[in-house]
Amino acid sequence: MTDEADGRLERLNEMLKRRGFLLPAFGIYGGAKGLYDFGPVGGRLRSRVNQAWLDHWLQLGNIVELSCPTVTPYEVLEASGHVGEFSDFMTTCKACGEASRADTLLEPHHPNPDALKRDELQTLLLSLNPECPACNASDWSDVVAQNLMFNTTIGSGSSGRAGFIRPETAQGMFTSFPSIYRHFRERLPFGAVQVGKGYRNEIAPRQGMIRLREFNMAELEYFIDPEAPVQVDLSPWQDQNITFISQDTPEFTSTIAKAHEDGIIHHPTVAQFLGMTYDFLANMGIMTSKIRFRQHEKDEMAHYAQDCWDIEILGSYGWIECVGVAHRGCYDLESHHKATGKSLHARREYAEPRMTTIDAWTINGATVGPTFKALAGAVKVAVEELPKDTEFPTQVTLSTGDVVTVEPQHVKPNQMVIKETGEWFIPHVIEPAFGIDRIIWHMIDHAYHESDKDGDVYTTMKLQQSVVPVDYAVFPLFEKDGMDELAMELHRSFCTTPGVVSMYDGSGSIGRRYARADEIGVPKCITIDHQSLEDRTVTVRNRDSGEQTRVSIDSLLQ
RNA sequence: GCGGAUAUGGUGAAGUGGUAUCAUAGGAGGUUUCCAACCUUUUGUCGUGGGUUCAACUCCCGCUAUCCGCACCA
Repeated sequence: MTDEADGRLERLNEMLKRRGFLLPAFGIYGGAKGLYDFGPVGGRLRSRVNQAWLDHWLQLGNIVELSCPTVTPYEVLEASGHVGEFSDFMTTCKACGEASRADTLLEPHHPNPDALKRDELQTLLLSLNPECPACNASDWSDVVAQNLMFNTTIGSGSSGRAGFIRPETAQGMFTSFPSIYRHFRERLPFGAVQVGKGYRNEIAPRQGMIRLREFNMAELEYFIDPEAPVQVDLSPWQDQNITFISQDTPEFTSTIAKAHEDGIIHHPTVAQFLGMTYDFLANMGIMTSKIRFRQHEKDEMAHYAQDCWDIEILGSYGWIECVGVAHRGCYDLESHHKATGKSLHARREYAEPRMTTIDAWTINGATVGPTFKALAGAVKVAVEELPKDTEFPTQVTLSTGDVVTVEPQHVKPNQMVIKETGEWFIPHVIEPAFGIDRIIWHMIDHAYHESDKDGDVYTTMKLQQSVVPVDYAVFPLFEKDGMDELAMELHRSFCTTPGVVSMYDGSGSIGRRYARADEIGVPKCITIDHQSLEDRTVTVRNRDSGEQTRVSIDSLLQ
């Protein structure tokens, strides 16, 4: 990689630490693997990206924002599949102490050990007793689940309840479905967004911000009726050429609208969300030529997904997955429904009520009950399946296997018309999930600009104006004669304007101050000089062009 | 997790069995200072725990962290 060859990545990382964008967390204790601080500059950048993300998706008009706990009961993540899917089953060689994955050890002896449960792995391990790859002994400890989620106990002592710190924000939104459904007056489609932290106890966090143990994520869960016709306007994305990698085709170029027409992107809403993701990334200053869409292979898909796309961004670490758009089907709501018995259904009204006419037999409870006792329920089911022309007495075989004789006094005609106006179903979910840290990394990576200045490297952070950590830097040319007071007055005025961040800097030569401001991407530097004291005009210097214009202070504050 | 390398002011580096040097950055002051100028002055460092030693930043071991491969993971 050329980045590494010329040291750009190294210089970038140094600058991020020095200027307070990103730094290893708890540094005075030696740091902690996979944990990062957004520093004095990065903190503001992060919150602006989060806000921009929320604003972007709230535009859909049928989205609510949620904030769910990070501490999550065990059962929730068991139902979601995370307890099973996020675990590796480990066993230790009693001879040499080497830990191995049980499924890996059994691979030569079983077609698909990855799919086995813990008990099955344990049994197989005992019976097959494979050799330790390290020392060739065959003496294994019990199989234990090593989970990628952080364990915790909710409550203390014996009354404590097992839990995890969430590995994603999604589950809280699924378990909140009834409340969201009510909020939207029971009309699909609608969605919930959440920006928050997720936690995964990664075995080997690497590559700076790319794989973290605590990370910022932003997810939208969009609930749809799988049978309702979808009207999506993909025309905004009919011109941008994008690189695709799909299941069957190697890399090719197309547009989102075309890829949907061609059946590569299956669901129109998935296509729409891919388009909106593309727009968001572009708004954040990600170079669109460094974005590509990759469809998951079928065997690569996570346990919940039906169709899944990665949006990858090219940066100093190569192509990195930064966003996933997954069609999760009904997997999540159905899992939680099964685990709790609570209704997570939505109702679909028929265009016309459906009438079902029943003209057959049913039981006479007053006689069937005393006669058949415990079998009465099964008798009812059997009798109602009999054709209308059945003559009694007759013999029927029950679902229990018993054969009973049904007498005329046990039955009566059953004639009724059932009117159904609609049906209940489990909504499907389409989920765009954003790794905010990875996106911020690439925003920084793409914005980081080096130029040559008298043989030295000059750094400019060309971040998008909408997300810059500092909007204005205010410099008095000299900190005397009242220039410092006027500068401070302007700085304070900026700071009292909602949403505006200003930085006062009176230290060092003016050129040095410009350089410091450029390095953290301040778009406008304002200098107060002698003339400012006369006529309240100041110099505004543009970050990217270096151009200076003279304007009045009052026009800046409007 | 395995293998290899590394850990010295905020940042980047040099160096030694007798408590350390340089650049840069930061603070104060000066300079009519508009693109990292200059002058004076000042602040601040041997990741962590243990061992060997009269003495350890230096040698040895553990831990933690970082980087590079592999593995894992999305």
